[in-house]
Amino acid sequence: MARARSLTLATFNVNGINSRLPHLLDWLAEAQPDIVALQELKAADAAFPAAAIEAAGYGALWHGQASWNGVALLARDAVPVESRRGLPGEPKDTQARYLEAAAHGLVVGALYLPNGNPQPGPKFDYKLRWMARLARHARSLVDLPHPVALIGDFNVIPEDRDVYDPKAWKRDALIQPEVRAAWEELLAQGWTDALREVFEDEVVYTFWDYFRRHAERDRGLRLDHLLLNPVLAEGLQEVGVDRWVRLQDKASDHAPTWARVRLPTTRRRA
DNA sequence: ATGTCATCAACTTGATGA
Repeated sequence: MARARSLTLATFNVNGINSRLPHLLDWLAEAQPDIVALQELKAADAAFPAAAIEAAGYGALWHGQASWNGVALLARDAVPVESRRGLPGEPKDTQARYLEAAAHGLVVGALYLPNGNPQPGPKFDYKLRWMARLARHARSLVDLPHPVALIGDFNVIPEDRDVYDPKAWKRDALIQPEVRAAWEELLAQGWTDALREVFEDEVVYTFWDYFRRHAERDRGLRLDHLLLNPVLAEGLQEVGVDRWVRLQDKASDHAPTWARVRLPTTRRRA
């Protein structure tokens, strides 16, 4: 009988991988997550600090882009096996926002969903199209017989309790009814929102903007999400937000957000 | 309207995205 394995899945929007490298390395050493999705690398492929990350004990895949966007997947003591780079459905889309790989017995889609501001406008239209593409692809993953997670910066405030002041964000792309409806449709496929599942009615934030000392005052938003397919959600044990990372000097505006899961034991053949 | 921070292009500051 194989022993059940537990592992930690995390997502962290670093807001510039090179300007944030010391913070990232400190956090990796402290938290020791098994699988990490990074967003907003803001670096071309050649500028990704692969050597430093490898020295920290992590194999990495990255999909970089100069100046904007950029996503990566790290696996502790393993090299993730890439299964997809970019979402299907819009061949001319060159923005680096989706990377998918297998590692430690899971398939993980790492995503950086478009912000969509200002709305209305072409950026908001792109966000909605991207969400439709994500839902279509997610549909092909949710019912697989092995564990699958979609994790990253979704740039979606799911409910009013996920923002310190819903009125202040009323006109923002992150909170629009179309965006929330797309989020709900995605969840209705069978995905579990890990943080909400464990925190239940409790308020929890993963992002605090740089204005008005919002981080110190805990005036935040919940934007970084971990969606688990049913096979994986069954093993959900614990979740957390490493807010201490956000409170450091020169921090990213997001904090690392994680879920601890127990992997199902491999089914034996009859 | 404002607030802050990172990046880039083109020069020490401004435009852009978030």
